[in-house]
Amino acid sequence: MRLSAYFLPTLKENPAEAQIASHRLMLRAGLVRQASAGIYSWLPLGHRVLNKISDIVREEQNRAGALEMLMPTIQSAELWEESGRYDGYGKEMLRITDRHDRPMLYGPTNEEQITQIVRDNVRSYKDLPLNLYHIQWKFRDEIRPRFGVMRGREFLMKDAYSFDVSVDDARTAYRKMFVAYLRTFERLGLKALPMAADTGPIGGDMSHEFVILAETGESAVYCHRDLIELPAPGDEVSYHDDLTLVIEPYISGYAATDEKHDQAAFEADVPADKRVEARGIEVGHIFYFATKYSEVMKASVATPDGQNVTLHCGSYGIGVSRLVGAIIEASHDEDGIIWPWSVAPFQVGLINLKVTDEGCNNVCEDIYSRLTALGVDVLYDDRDERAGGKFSDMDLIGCPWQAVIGPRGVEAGEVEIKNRATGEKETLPLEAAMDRLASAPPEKK
RNA sequence: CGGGGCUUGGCGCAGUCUGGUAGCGCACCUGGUUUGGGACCAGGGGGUCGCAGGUUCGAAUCCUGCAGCCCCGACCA
Repeated sequence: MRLSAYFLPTLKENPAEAQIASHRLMLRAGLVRQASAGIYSWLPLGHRVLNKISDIVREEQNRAGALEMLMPTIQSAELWEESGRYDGYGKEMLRITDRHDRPMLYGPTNEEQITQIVRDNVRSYKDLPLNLYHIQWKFRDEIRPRFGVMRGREFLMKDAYSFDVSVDDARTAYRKMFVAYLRTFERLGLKALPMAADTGPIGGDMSHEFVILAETGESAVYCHRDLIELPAPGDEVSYHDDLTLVIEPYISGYAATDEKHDQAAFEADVPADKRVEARGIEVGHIFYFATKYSEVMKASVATPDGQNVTLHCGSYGIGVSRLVGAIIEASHDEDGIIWPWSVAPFQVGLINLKVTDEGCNNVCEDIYSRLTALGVDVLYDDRDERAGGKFSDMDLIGCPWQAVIGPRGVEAGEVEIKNRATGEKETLPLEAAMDRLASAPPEKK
């Protein structure tokens, strides 16, 4: 993409309303603009990131056997009256009325809707297991939206719903999502720690929050240091196998958010030098809720012996729009964002220092077209601006690699590349630079 | 929803106490000089001062009401 033809309104100064780093940087780097409290428009650059995250989430859901679909944002109140949540959900639910005075609502979640679909269309145990998901906008009328997209009222979320004939099968579905989540966050460049979460009245060990560590996290978290070092399951993991042992290492050590934290247990379970007390941002939540909705909404299937059994269900959320903020919280410096390679809106920022110089233009065009042909997303700053502004904007936007083309380098047949994360600069012959720019830069220690 | 604060050009702010017809920096446009980390000179465009009433000869400024937004708390992907 040529910057001269792009829409990228960056801000030199910090907007007064933005308090935390990700919010400030998302506004300054031209990712979003606020429409009203907790509601944002996604500008082209931010939209690219949102899509990149969605794509990774989608790929890992599909790999785990979940099926993508799409349910509406607007739901009928009738459905929620059936599950008994219409009155119970409270003011967080945005209630609206259509022209016929029928009560509707902007969905804060989709358990009722998916349960209805499954109830009406799945009759036999032979159709199970089933895990359906969608990536859709939700609305929760938070009392106090804050922190930009991290705590917005409107937010993009991946929510999956599993349906099985037994608790055992539901456990299997749960483990698949557990593994899929580890892999997803790993690919997003995040270290997400599964933490035992409140299971409510159902009990058991079938609820985990996935939390990433960040200084500005909303809640305090406590865990065993070794958990942070655990690598995510690799490509060799098969979702057809029993995943119990695969999951074991992740759930055996101490890990809790402040609401579930037990200081005595923490000190008893974890040696002093292994205790990590940090802050975290919840980016995913998986849980098994048994027959909570299938019971009241009468979702059942016939078993081999002709009986009817109520479905066992789980739901699995990932806060896609929140992740944009969370990733920035986990990866930025005083100059701007530092995108992980996998979600960077553009992986290479190509800076032409002198657009009036034919040599610079030729080298830039060459690099731009060749990298693009290799599938690398390049943002080419071909604006007739001063060098300082270009450097600052590029640091702010946070492309993992920067390639700087100026008359000096062109003369010498060299390109200066900069690793945004480490700040390390290298001057290389053109071909050597090309090789570097086509793959992820070495990470900061 | 309780407590606090804010609302003046695209962004950041001053002016409000003590009423006199709107200003600064950045950004934007034009011309020139510049050009490897947010240049300089000259000229220029852009604001019903959140909205609605009221007081007054006169209101950004005083009074009343309303709205929006931000921060702290309870609540949450």
